[in-house]
Amino acid sequence: MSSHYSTNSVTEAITKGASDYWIKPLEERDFQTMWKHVVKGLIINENQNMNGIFHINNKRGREQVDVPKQTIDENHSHNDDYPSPAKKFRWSWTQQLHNQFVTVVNELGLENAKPKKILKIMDVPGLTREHIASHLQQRVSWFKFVDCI
DNA sequence: GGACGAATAT
DNA sequence: GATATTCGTC
Repeated sequence: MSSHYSTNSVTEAITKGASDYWIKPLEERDFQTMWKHVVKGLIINENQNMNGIFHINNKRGREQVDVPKQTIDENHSHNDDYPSPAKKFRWSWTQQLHNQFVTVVNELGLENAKPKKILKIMDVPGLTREHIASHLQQRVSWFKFVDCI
């Protein structure tokens, strides 16, 4: 499972024994298909007609398991039919935004500087209460430190 | 049911 | 290190 997609990384994963390659975040179709690998494993264990070698690292160490070659799924579920979702936009606190944030927090005072209040005063498009809560958490120890000196 | 914030994840 | 997410509490 990786957030990174490239032909090379998929090839490497499959070569090293992966049965599939999932790109994060997983989508519903991943969960719809992931159990087929488990089922294959169950069938394989009862199958006397084995023609492949498979290594599994588990709690007991490295195990060698026989697996029919054709069951190794090289048609990973992420292909051009299912483009991976666009990377989530990551909020960035620019210097200007941060300055504004600090100003508002100082105005309100630490006790009153709650995310919802800050959000309302800043009034920046795209900015959410969660963004502010996270930023506030990161800055709050600094604010307290400055306040006591 | 939403806001909050500490903890935790990415 | 910065930002996102989770989760218990109020």
